[in-house]
Amino acid sequence: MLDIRFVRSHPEIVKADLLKRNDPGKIEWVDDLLRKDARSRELKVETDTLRQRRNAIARDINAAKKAGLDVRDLLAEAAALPQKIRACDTEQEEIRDTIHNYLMRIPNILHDSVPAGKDDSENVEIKRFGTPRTVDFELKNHGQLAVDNNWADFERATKISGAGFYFLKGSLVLLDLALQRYALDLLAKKGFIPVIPPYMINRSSYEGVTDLKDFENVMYKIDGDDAYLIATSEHPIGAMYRDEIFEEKDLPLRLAGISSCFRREIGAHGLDTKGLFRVHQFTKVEQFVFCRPEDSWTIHEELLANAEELFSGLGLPYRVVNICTGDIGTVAAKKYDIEVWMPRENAYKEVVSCSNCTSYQAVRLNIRVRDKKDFESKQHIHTLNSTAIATSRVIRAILENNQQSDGSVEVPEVLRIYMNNGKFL
RNA sequence: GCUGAGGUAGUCUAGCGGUAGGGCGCAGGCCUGGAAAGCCUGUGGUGCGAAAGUGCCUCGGGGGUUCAAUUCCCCCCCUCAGCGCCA
Repeated sequence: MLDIRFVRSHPEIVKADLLKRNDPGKIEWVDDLLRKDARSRELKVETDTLRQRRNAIARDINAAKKAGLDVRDLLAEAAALPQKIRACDTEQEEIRDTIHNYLMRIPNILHDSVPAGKDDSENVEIKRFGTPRTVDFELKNHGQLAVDNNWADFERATKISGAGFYFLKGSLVLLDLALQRYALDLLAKKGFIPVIPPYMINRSSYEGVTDLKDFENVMYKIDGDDAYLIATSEHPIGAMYRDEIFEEKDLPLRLAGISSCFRREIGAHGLDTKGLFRVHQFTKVEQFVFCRPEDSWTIHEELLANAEELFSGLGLPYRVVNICTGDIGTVAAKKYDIEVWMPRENAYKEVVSCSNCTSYQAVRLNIRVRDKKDFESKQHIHTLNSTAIATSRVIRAILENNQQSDGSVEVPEVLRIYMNNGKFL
């Protein structure tokens, strides 16, 4: 969420941003928020004055009693105060709830370079890498190929778990693990510390790191417990330093999260998304960075470059798009996607999402950095996250792009050291 | 799951109806040729104020009793130890 102090001092920036997002309905929220904020502070003065009086009387009563004086008048005055204070507190509580609700729903301030657009069709391509190869045979869809080679079993997974699940078997298990090691090893060279997080976190941690409407659409809740299955390691890692203050020397902190990811993925399914592309459970290596505010835009480009290095290393054709206002969501200030070439669909499909969340997550999570020169001064840090490799989607890309006419699949060279040097699956 | 012990500011610890004290760490200052030691100040959140200042909140969370609760009562959460169960 935005810092109330920022909204207070720069309402025009918040409103201009909402206009850019074509979300004028929320502009009225900003005005109401400012009114409620002013009333809240006014009310705090009233309440504090009452409390001050109550505290003074309590002290006076104590002193008078010790001196053996009559305290009846003081007791009478004191008796009336709690009720007045409670009335102020009740109003204050309502106002703060309203303020909090607005702040939780007003989106992050976008970077100037975010293009305006109504939906994902207006994302702006900024780069292409590689050339899709042409083949003189019919490509099998990746799910069929996996089944035919005994690399996956979708039917039995559906039988025991439902649609969107899979058994991975044989060579694809090795390929999945190889992709994980490939990503972790490359990121380790760039200074990232590998992290395996908890796969379940509680609601209040979740509220700090995600868009609230994702709760209904994406998250699995564990019945009877305050626990949600993580949709990505970004979430537990973001929440990891909740309510903490970093020293400047400890930033930037680069973490490579690795975890299973669980998503309800309510929506359309088709032949090419059926197998491993759109699933309820997959493994992902994620880049996550906590940094000083002044460093985040440089690091955003760094995360994109790391992700690109992974995909160019695999030899997969891809393009990079700058996500437009209509598709970016509430948390990121700027987001790049990498879309990899999927020959069967003759299209680039999303495999990486790389976001600078600036201070939006850090404000909710209350994560700050102490200024080295001014010990008293603390400001919210910035957080960034980017996919490194989501294995299931990359497996699909490899099964399509590296498929041979005999149904075998060439293993990208960079992965072979992790797969007993095998050249083909 | 059971039993017991705990939860006090960054951390450790005292207080157990009347302004939450001390140690360590960290930051700043004094001292010094420079440092160490020593001494002083500060250390969470928030409001008012141009500032100097000044007030309120904070003892795991929520209720209750009281003029006044860290302290007494009720409910809940979490941590640790032992036992039980378990891959």
